[in-house]
Amino acid sequence: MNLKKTMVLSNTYYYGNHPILVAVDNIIFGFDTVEERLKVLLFKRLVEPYAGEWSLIGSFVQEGQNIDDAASSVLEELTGITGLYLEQLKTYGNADRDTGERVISIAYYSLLKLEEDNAQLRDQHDSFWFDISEVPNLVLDHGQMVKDAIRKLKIKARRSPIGFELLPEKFTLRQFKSLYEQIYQAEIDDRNFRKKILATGLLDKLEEKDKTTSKKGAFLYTFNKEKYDEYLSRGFDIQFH
Amino acid sequence: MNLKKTMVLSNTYYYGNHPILVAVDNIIFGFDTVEERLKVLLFKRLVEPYAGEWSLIGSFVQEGQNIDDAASSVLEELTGITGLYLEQLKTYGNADRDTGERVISIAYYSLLKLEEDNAQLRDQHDSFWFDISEVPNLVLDHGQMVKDAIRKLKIKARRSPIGFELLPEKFTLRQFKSLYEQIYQAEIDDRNFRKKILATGLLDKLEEKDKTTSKKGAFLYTFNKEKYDEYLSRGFDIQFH
DNA sequence: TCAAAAGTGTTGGGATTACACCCATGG
DNA sequence: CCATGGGTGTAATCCCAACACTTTTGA
Repeated sequence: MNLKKTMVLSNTYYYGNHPILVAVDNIIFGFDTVEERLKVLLFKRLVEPYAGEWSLIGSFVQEGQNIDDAASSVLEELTGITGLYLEQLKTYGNADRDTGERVISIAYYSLLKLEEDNAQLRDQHDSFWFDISEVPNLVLDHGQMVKDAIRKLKIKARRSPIGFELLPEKFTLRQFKSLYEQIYQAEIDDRNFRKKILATGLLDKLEEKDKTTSKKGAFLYTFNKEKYDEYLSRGFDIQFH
Repeated sequence: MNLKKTMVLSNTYYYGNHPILVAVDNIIFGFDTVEERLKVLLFKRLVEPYAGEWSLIGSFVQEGQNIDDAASSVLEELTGITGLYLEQLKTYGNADRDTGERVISIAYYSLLKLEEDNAQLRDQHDSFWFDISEVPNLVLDHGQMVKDAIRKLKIKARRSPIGFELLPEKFTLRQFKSLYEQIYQAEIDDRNFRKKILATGLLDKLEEKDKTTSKKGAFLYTFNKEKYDEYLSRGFDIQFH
């Protein structure tokens, strides 16, 4: 393309260019507090091409629709919950990435708390929560998107107290620690983890205990919303091992 | 103008969706080793809407063109140099972000060495290198793009030995330090900086001295390409104050 | 001879790691 | 009463920040 020529066509600046289908795709992460595993939600694709194969969920960006709204609509329709954590990841736009038509896809990732609604999602949508270490082959470049999202989540977890979005209201330190172990794919020393996390002041200890995993019972904690917001704005840096 | 008319969609999955104009915009950073300032290259917009105002440079993504190639084409035509550092930043897609027509823009940022070709670029393209602390009002959401790019550059500088892309072949430690000071917008202790940077092994000391800024003269350094590549793949983490 | 930038080391404090044993309790 | 997971503290090390003076030389 010749830049100067385009610039001269001042009245027809937009004219003659090639409009393209734009989609959003969503990498949905959830932490299963029972299995203590970080999961990603994948879908059996119902349409050709690639019907029957696993894929991310997405939609086309509609006329007059903000791209962020396109991504959050998908998520809200799926979960029935508004205000979930959602962040843009990256845009994938190789000319041949979709073999059916040219489509540019803006990938987002989102974090949600996995509690009982897990089964409900699955029934409604031919979907399944895969352990992030066991992601199957995905259609198109969705496998790359998931890889990129996991890498971004690692970075994010270090610089932002992200557990809030992935853990239920009340949780044990064991669950919190295994969330970090899942994200970093590494073991963390128990004593050092407790020390560092409690020192941040992010967690409030409750009176209650969870007795599902031990006879002694483990104290439940909850996030201190004020501290959390403070860290979100002031910045945060936590690292293990 | 009815954009839909221009698309012929062969498959029902894609049919009925709304194709959109897609652009790339480029935030071009350069480090001026004489002024010791980090700069961003902006352009006087020649077309309506907003003719005469400052803007980023960009282009529309063409039929069959990869988005990364669209971004690098712009940069190559502008500079005449291939293989410059170029990375995707973020996609901006509010429905009303461009008042002329709906356009989704994928922003990229790039780093280049500012040497003598500076003046040449300016003549050709109504462009000007602005200090990053003195960016004027920009058209559309380009101001936000520049802000986001600067934030990303800060993060990038910490985790990647990025100076390679912004400094000339030979440079003094003073220049290197002021590059970091410009990126972080903070003063850095001279002795600690030297210690830390030299300890990485990234720099090779040359015999030559640069005498333009002092009577004593400052030794010139050059990047050790092997170490640089090693850090790029293995990861890097440097922080000051 | 002096102004202006280049260059150079040490020390104290804080943070991080590594590491092992007692506690509580339900079955 | 014992097996299982919950919970706790300290010492050694490393890394980082703070800090001031000497050198060189052109004008």
